Amino acid sequence: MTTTFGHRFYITTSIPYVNAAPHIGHALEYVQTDAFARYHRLIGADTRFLAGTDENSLTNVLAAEREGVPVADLVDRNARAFLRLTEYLHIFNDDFIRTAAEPRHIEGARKLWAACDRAGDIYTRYYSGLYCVRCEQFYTEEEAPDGLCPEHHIPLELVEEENYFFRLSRYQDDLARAIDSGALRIIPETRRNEVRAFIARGLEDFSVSRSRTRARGWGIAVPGDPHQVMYVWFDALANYITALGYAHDDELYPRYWVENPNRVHVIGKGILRFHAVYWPAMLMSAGEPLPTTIVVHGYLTIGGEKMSKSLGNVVDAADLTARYGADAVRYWMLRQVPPTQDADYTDGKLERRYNADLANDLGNLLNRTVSMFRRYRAGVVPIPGQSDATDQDLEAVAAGLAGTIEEAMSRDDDPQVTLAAIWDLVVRANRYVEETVPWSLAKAERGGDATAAERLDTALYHLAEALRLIAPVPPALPARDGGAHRRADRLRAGDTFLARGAHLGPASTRNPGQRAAPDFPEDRGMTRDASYVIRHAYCVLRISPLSPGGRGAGCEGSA
RNA sequence: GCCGGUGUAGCUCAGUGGUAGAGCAGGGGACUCAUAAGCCCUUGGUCGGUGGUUCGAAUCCGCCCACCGGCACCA
Repeated sequence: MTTTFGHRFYITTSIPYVNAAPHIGHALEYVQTDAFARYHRLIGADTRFLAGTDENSLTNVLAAEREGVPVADLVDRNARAFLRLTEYLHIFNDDFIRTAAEPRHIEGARKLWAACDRAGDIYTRYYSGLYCVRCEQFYTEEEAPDGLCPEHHIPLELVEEENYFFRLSRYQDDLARAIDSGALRIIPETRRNEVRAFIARGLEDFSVSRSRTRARGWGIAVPGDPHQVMYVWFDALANYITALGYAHDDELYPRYWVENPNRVHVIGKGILRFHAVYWPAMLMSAGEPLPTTIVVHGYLTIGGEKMSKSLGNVVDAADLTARYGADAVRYWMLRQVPPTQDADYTDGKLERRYNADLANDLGNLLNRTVSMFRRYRAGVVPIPGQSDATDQDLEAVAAGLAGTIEEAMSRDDDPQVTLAAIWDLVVRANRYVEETVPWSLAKAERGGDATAAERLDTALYHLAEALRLIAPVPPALPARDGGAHRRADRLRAGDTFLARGAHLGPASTRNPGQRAAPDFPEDRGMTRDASYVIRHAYCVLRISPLSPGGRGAGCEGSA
């Protein structure tokens, strides 16, 4: 994927069903996608990040019936919960699309359908089968020999109707070519292999509509046939372009889809086929460009068990964030969860990570550094003297950071490697404090030792610089008001360590000897006083240890 | 059933032929700028089992066991 400065980057989360409140798995996808989007903003990309909700599914109708509320109400309530979650987690998505509520989507989905139809890829066929209304899917007699749904153990209905089918079979070779050529990248490789194997076995056309009756009147009408609604996946997948104004050729569509070499979907492993087979085929049919990259993450287990309602172990995402704060949740998900594999969540695992890394390593480094600045230099970053071997060693670690991060994020989207590299610097900086022994230098300085005074200047300067480099790491930024999203979103290339070339020393942009400018996020200048950055990061982090089972010390509403 | 993956210290994992590694947790120490944090030292493993190839295998091959994915409309 191209990552030259100034490139474009469009990234999406999948759009979840809204038949229930968001759980920790949804949070994971938000956080992973957000990290990837933030990285590309950091390096100067024209970035757009889309999230949303899949509202036309029959499961939503059934959930509403169980609750005895109108579908639109249930969908609306839960969609708001997902939207709120993006705020709780400090997800900087640029847009949020709702597939049942928005004309841009409904019209776009119908336009896509019409385009496939024009290409001759949509036709009618009589279809019958054993159908489970809960699963919203058909089962063969081998799969359900007793006539009961293997998933829900309820009687299957014999459904017979005429449906529209999509001519998927026609795109078998083109899909294989797209994947083999790398035009459509699927990460990780095991997922790509699964898709290739699936395609190689032969593709059959699939049904893309339901009778309006079977859909209980809910869904997007098929163009030219009021008796049928679109199969929910057909309309749901379209969200990735309808949100860009595909329906009316808005400016966003060419900018972020047609003329953008980075079109990235982040999805869970359970919906790989829809994204890697159906969706590209639909786009081919409609004559539109395919996504370029599909990143497939795993699922979270809870205490070693699959998360499920029947087990009663579903971890509510909003509740989790309320308990621990966005920083703790985000950090754990990015540091501890392998980006493309399953991982196990427990409160204890999150707390251990938080305490060891955020509170102890980073939090204490910030705290002790701020304290020394106040105590020895009245909060002002001093002008450094000549670097000795110890200083140069720290400089070297810092200098290698940008390259490591770029390699990890640009190629593989691997926040684990990124955070590990950043923590190498954190650990090194803590050791640097021990090696330079600033409190001894301060003592000697008070005794009139001018050499010690200069060494102390140099040491404090280096600590300030090291902390400035990692300042973009804290995921939360001051949330002083509702505009925090927008303001933080402007924290782009010019303000960040990657764009500046992360190194310490004379070439570094800083303004020693001066007091801080008061408005860090607003201040687009590059001469911000490092001591302010430290205070800023400290204020944002507010990291204090979590006691086992105790309450989190996140940054919500702080600053 | 078929195909693929995983099984390494209490926990999370790295390590694809040459006498077992990291982080966390546990134990000890020196220091004090700091959130009993940080720094230094350190206890832990017959590398799932078994049989082979090899001078030598966690690392290659066979078999077995356990768990996890994929095998058409399922976050």
